[in-house]
Amino acid sequence: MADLLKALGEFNRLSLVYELCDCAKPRNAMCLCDCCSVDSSVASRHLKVLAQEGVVKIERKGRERMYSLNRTEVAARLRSLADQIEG
Amino acid sequence: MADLLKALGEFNRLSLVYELCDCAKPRNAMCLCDCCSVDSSVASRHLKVLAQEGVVKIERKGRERMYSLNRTEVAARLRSLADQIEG
DNA sequence: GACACGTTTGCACAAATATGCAACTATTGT
DNA sequence: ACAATAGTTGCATATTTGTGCAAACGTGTC
Repeated sequence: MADLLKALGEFNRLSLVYELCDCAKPRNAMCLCDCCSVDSSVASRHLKVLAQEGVVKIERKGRERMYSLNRTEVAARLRSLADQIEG
Repeated sequence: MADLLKALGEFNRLSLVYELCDCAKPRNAMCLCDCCSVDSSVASRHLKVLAQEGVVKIERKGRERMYSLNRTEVAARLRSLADQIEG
């Protein structure tokens, strides 16, 4: 759980997540690295971290990779923590 | 929001939160630093971070400080994020 | 094949962070 | 007043982490 929170607890990574929140369809990394104005390599690494924690899923589409949120899973894990804290 | 997640996204700090989850009554720092086997200065700093983010509240009691979770507030913020992610 | 485009990786570096020890403050108890 | 207890802060340090650039990689296009 700490790893998930750490993954979400970085400003640019959370920006990527928010950006994906507003996207009905998967986005590629080029499009995403614009939203937090960082180098594409940086976006690539951030997205890798988010993927490792199951926050985003990747779909290969030719030479690009389309990212989308694992909405229900992430939401469920956050609510689980909220429930635990509320006791 | 990123700051809250960052505060929760560190192993020892999350351990402190879990420890406080199980406590019906406020605990002092000495008791808490045992749960993650770190120096009291480290626990002090972690608790300070958690307090700054509103995760815990502090009640001074003589020479000790009693810590307790802001359960409903933290839970609400986490659920708010979950809702936003689920869209 | 040559080139362009999207992405990842290697490298270097700066900044942030977690940690422990020692010294200090503050408060209680004798 | 003195000692003991709880907690914080200063300092030094090791580790992690975010970042950008350049090079490499993979895939589509001409």
